[in-house]
Amino acid sequence: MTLLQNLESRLSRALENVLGEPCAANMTPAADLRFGDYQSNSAMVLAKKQKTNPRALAEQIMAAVEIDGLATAKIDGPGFLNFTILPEAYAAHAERLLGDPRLGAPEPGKGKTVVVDFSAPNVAKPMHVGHIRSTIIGDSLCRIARFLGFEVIADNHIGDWGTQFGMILHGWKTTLDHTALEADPISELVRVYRGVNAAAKDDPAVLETCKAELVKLQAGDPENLAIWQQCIDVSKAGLQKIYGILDVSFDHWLGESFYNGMLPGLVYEFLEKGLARESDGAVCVFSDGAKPAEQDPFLVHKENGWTDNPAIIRKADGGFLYATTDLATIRYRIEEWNADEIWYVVGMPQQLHFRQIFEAAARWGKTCDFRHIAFGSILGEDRKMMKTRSGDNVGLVELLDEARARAAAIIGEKSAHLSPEEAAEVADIVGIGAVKFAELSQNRLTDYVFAWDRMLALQGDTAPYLQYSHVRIRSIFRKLDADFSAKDAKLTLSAPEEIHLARLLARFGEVLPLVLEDHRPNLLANYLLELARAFHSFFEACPVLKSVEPMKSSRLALCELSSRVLEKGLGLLGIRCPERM
RNA sequence: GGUCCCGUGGUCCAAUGGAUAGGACGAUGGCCUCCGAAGCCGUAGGUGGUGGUUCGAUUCCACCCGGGACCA
Repeated sequence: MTLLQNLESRLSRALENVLGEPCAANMTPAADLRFGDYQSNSAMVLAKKQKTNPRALAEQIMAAVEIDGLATAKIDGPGFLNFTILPEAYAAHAERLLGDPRLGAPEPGKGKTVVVDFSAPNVAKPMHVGHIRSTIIGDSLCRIARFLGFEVIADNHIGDWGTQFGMILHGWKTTLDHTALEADPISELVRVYRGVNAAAKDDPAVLETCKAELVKLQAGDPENLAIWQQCIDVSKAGLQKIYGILDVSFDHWLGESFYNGMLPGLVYEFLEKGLARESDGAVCVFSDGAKPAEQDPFLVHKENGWTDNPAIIRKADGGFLYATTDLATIRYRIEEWNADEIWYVVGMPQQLHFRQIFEAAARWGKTCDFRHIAFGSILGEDRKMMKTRSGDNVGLVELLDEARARAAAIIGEKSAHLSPEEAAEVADIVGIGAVKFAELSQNRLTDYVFAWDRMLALQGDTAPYLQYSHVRIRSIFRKLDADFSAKDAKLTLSAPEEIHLARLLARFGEVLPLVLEDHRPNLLANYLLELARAFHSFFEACPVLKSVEPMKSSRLALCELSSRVLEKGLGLLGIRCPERM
């Protein structure tokens, strides 16, 4: 049980005694440490309901709350109930955490299965920096959800059946350089694709040829299918390489093509059940009388009232759309994987699309907790969205290479004690960690302009700062000449820096559930920065190795716990900790 | 035209309706004879505008001004 939960249940009991009926208490970490560690506004909320004096009610509640040995309490301001955890209670809590492999984290996801749909790049195109958000945020959410007890299925819904294959097929047959393909498959595919794309702009005949190739592919032409399969294979290999560098993995790679065969039946079912109907030859899901108050995504407000904004699931020419594939995907995930929740880590622009899909799925009877975990755009220097087609965007491979190069440079400068092999590995861990942390430490909804120095900063609020903190702690244990067992360590906290560190260590298990409430890894990232700052302050103010027993063991135990929480927290963000750096 | 997202010190970002709005970069002043200075301790500087709800608003509501996205 976390300290927060502990206090909350004690306050709830007190409220029940005072009011004579069960009542859930509000308890949060204090906004400002001057007032205590935790605070509750329950007295003010209840006083308003009962129209009584909040401070008088607060007095009654305080008289009834049993917190001996855990905290002290006082009433402040208009009626805040402020609680300050006793140093010995923090010490006892830290001792319990040292014996807990979960470090105090609850398991709210126990018994639930969640499918996380993230990354999902198009094949035969290079990933650029704009693709990094979904991949990194999605991976981190998978790790956190798994740790909090969810059965997590990470699914890479790659775009392997798009219209781009018309051009690729035509290019493959006319301008492919087989030697180049072997050397660097993705680049060659991109070169071919761009060539055809340019040619098609000038010559409508080329465009027609491409369309014909696409139709042949979709009809199952063996030659085109074989080429398509080769494209998929080399593209996947290229993607795997990037995922390997990023330390991101998936349980499945069920892309668009996997669902292709299910689409005609799905549209038929929608028509059959009256969920969709034909309009101008296309098959659409309409609002069908839903009231504006329900905020039906198939309705949109126009100047002259409400009008339909249907989701099209089959075009007039018989082609299918993203909406169709997404619905088939939902059915598969629910029926085959028993998904209780599906999280889509996809950018803001897709918001309307997902609202429509979720609504259509609900009408179809597919019950599941759908979440569109949207994120803001990465902008170019012109403050406009990076376009996949423009081609002059910074490539993801290039970004990661630069990250490692910059890390290597600073390691060469500051870490002469490392062997070349160690230095190379650390450059990897630090460089990639910096990139991931830059992404994870901010609110996912914020748009930002891509800048090298921002993504690759190694000082300040960065992963290297956290990694460095961890290394410093481990360094203490390397210098320790005696054995130390954290398991039966006894803690005594007296210095303010010790107490503050213990306070933050106790918060780890409180922060993690919050992260999943709004799917915001930045809460964890910011917590880790706070923890590391607390550790550095402690470290400056409180000598460890030079202190005497029993203080020495107590401080070593704090170090050990800090090290575990930092490593675990970074691990949940998908960031590794080097032993030395 | 409609819908959605975003406006926080010079810059970049935080802040479940809470109290004196945090942090980083940059600027500036200190700290390595003392567990590694990728660090620590100081200083200066901020919520686009007008109303409303509330004991209390960066947060919720309305309108306005700016930036962006999506659907037509």
